[in-house]
Amino acid sequence: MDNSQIAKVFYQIAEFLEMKEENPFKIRAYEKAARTIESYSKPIMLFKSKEELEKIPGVGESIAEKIIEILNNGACRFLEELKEEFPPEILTLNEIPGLGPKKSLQLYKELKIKNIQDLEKSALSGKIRNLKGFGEKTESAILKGIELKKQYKGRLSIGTALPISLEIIESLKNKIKNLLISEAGSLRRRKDNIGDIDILASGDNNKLIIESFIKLPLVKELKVKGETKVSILTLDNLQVDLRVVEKESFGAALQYFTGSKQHNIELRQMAESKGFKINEYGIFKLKSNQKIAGAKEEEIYQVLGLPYIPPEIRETGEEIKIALKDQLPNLINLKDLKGDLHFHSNYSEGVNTLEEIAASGQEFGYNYIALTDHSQSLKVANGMPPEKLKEQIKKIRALNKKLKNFQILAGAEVDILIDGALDYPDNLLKELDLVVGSIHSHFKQDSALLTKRICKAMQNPYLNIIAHPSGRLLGEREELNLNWEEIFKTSAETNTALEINAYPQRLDLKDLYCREAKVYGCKFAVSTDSHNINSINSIKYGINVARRGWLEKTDVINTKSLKELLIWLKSKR
DNA sequence: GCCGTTTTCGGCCCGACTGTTTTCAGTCG
Repeated sequence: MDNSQIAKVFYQIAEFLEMKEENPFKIRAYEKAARTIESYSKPIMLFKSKEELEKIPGVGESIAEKIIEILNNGACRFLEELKEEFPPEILTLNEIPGLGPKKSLQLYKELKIKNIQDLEKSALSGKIRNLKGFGEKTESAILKGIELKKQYKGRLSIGTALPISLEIIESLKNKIKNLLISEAGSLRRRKDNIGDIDILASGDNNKLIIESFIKLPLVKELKVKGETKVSILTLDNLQVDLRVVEKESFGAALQYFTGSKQHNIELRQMAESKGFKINEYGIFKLKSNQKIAGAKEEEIYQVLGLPYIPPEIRETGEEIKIALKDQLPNLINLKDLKGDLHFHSNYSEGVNTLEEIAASGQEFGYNYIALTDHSQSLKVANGMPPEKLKEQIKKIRALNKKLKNFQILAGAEVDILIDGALDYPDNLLKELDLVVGSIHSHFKQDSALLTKRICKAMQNPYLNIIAHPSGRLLGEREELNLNWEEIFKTSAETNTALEINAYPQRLDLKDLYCREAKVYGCKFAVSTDSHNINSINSIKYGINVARRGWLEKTDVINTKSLKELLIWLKSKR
């Protein structure tokens, strides 16, 4: 039972209570608890008692009891009772843009609509337009929403969203002089998956910005158009929202639209207690309504007496309390990295030669790249038998003699076999500079066996890094069912680093686990797992994860100089 | 339902846009 599953129970409770027109603050309390749990820095299932749970902000007696119940029984009675009052599928109606709890309930009461299929039927036969508060436009918006939902299940990965937003920002910059523009929302916070793309802009002529935006070639359809806000659908049916504000409000608006929701709520509450009011136009004195700042985002935090809080850690509001104590981490930056520790060549399933990889590493500004081709068992990826690995090591050593200020490290991505043994014998591993271990088979083992398997591998004195530890593939494969407490303990004890795999579909270890693992004293390696030198750039997605996981330069081993790194790698042997 | 350097009771962030209205509710972020 992970945090998002627990959070989902409370989101659903909130939605049902909204239909019942319960006290709105009670509804918000459930939503708040759900949001906090969803992005909590620790797996909730590790909490043992009600008292411990009540220390989570937004979780009081009642919700703590329900969490215990969920952890013990896998379900919550209160939610089950609500599901008996309404058909449970009715919540899926709320997923259609424009439909919220009120309208969904009305559709159920007046037209017996219980699910998306019923909804589509009624809309097609023109029954919906006659309901009070609905009309023709609402009806056709519903049909459009259903079509889009059929096409797009789930959210958008950051690997898809970021390039699109950069493209939009660049083309607007080229068209308009003196333009202030930035991505906002969860994209700016660099979440691994996002709902839609938010962009904020400001310039000398705001009308022109909106007109230029809706004329961009990637725009398929205009959804909403006001004086300060437009929403479009791209040719790929992704929603992009543009907000336009005056220059003197750009910072306040950027703060506001970056969120998270919870971060903003708590920031505003804090502002009020200090006699200020914040909105997207600036920060004001509560009494006189006099504007104090708003052009720069930093000013908002400054006025409140806070250090600047980086967007990547603006999540639960906890960061505000830590900022107040001046205990924010000094987050790692891309430029801190000295090399990449997971890279494939044409010896296994990569496409490039050693020389090409060395050249692109140097060009990128690295001091080293570790070559880590697959081991013998992984036949699908052209895993190397020992002889071939030995040949590769020789070739690497020879190549290094010709290189200046840059080295290729001889490594391997070795399969962790079903019993936790490694896929090469120790006397071969000994020849390598670095060994990455990973699981590519038997994912379905039970939790205890899988955990033991990885922990046993970490005991091997030659294994330095566990690659993509959770094995998840976003939108495709769930993460492995592991006892993370054990994994983190063993990783710290054995000096085995955990990889943050930067491949946008993996982003594994994920942000929450990074933060938790750091508490145990684990070290990390941020690597691309590149199969092609063109993806050397995707390291930035790994840095995003590390920053969201509150990691600092010293937590990550590939910020070390080559010399320091080699010492660290050998220290385990 | 949660929470407290004003409070154990009485508050709880704030504004834009749309569609269907005739002054505003619902939805969204």
